[in-house]
Amino acid sequence: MDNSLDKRPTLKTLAEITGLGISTVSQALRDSPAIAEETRKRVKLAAQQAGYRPNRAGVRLRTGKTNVITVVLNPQDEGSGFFADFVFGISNGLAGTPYHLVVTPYSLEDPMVPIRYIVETASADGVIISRTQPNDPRVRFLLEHGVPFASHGRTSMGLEHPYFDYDNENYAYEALHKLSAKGRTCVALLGPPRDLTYNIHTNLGFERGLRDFRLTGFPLGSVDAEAPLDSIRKLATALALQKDRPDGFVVSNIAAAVALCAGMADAGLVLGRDFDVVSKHVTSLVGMLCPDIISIPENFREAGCRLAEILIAAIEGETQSELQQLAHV
Amino acid sequence: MDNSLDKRPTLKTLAEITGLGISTVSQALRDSPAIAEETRKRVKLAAQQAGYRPNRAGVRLRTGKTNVITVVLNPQDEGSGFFADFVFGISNGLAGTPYHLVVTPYSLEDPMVPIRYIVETASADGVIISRTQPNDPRVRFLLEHGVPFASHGRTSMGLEHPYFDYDNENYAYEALHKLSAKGRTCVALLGPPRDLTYNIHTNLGFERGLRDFRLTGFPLGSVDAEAPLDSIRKLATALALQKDRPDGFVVSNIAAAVALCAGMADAGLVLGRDFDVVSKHVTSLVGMLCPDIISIPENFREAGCRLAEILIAAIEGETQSELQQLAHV
DNA sequence: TTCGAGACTTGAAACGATTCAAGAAACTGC
DNA sequence: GCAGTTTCTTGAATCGTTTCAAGTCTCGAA
Repeated sequence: MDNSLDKRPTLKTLAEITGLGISTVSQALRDSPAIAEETRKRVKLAAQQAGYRPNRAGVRLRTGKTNVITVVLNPQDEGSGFFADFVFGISNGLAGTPYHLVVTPYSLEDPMVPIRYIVETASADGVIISRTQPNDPRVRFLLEHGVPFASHGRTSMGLEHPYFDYDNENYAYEALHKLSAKGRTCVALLGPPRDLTYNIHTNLGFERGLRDFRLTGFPLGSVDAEAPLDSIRKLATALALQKDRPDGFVVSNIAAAVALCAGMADAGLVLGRDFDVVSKHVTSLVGMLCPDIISIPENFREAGCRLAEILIAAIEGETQSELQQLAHV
Repeated sequence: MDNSLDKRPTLKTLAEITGLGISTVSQALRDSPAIAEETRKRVKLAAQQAGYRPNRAGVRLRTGKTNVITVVLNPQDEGSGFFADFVFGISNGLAGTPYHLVVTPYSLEDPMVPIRYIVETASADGVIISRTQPNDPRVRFLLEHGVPFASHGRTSMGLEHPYFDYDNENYAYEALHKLSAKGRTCVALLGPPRDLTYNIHTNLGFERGLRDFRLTGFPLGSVDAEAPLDSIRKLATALALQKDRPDGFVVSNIAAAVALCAGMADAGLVLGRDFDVVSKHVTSLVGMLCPDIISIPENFREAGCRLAEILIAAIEGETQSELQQLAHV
């Protein structure tokens, strides 16, 4: 089996090599001021040459520090492009740090299950959550138990916590700006699910845009951009046949935007001529098929990366100053 | 901070509760036959009531067992739908087991870096790799060091190891079958990158299909289905204008298929009338835009799930019997 | 010369689990 | 009644790390 390296070096190994005591070596490696400069150098050199890497289990057992960041999976993210980009981003933000990234499965019954598990077993130094709700029990729980975390999206509970968010208010506003510039007058919002905080922000921006650009809002009822694609498509077709149909759409999700376009096309309407659609995060693939969707980019990869950075800062005791960030649109 | 649970229970806690020794408790929990039946029950009950969960760091330090499965990220997977589904699948396969899933970042310079890291630091009980090559140094290295792993895709090094693979030979063959049934006669393969094993399988199936269905093969040169989408699109347009252009395409990747269709459309050709395209894994989104792409599904989620199961079996010392699986197409 | 104060270094005790040799108790057979 | 098993339980050692109290030196001041 292991032929190249007889055994992984430990502090004891280094102590033998250098002729020092184990605790000296330990402190030297962590730059304790109690250790003489020259000794520190000697130890570090030896560590380097021996290819020493601290045993995570040892550190974790002794200090409780896991060097693990956990990201909690959401069932709704399956299939969406969100998750892959997000994880790549987090992984990027963690590069060069000692943190490992573990992916925790969701629980279909109760989204608190993974959170409780993490807290109870102290299995991570920090947690990243997404799909944040205005009054989010996960946030409350993590705050209560003093477990560092960062959320993708904000809450409105009057509690301060680290987050990174896309400026969805501005997104909706800018979307209307673009539609208005295209001469559209009657606009509809196919926004985020009601239970997520960014639904509120999106609505705010939409309302403000309606006023500022003097547009008519067309209510879509209770559908949201995460509804099944074919239901969105059918809705669009039905809309298209209506007399006072909207001629502009703001959509929070590219898949929904595509379904919407398909539904309108089913009724014979042409994108860019009869109506316009603004969506977020148009991948090159969709851009190829529906080049006329107006897009305002949202970078999930950046979100993941920032969240990782923010979370690490929080773990290391940073004050709240830079721990709340809003992506400018 | 921690108000609800004063302290996490440990073996010592359980020992005090039951009035037994620590080692008795330890063995009882692991069903050692040396412990009396009645004692075992008593200990387990106490453990349950106290909400005992073994401390992972303790176990890991003592036994070397990490209870971690690592999946290695591939830079090429970014943006593709593959990764999200794959991870959801793995996560699913790990549900109910004590294994955690950690995602290891890739290294742009050298794909061996993460592998060596895992082996050197013994940071996982098992590894899942994808994008397997015929002669894959990762496979060799992991085998040499006796680290359990499972690969998504096969190798051709004459070495046995656990894998799960999609039957790409059959895929290409069936694709030609469908094209032939549509009356297509001149077909081209936009297959996987040359360096991946499944390129070989795909080619085999394609060649066999050409013979069996008496089709003419149209060579596409060195482009593959992971080439930049716009280059594929341009290629398609150029092809469309050629006199003896192919009228059927087998594509290994949905994004490439879409780009191909777009390029043909640019030249005025109509999918389903002037040519047909077979692709894998058509999401409902693409199906909505290009309903006429012929699809043969590939389930990445299942792949992840199976790989997790296979890997766990391998870790637990299963013989090679059921550790090599091929998804039937 | 002696004492105290730095300046370094180190042994021992944790952290929570498993394992092994050995102890205690009960039971066997003669 | 006693040696010899068998059955069950347990203390101690160990994994690799950090931390704390205590140790050794050296040096300067009195």
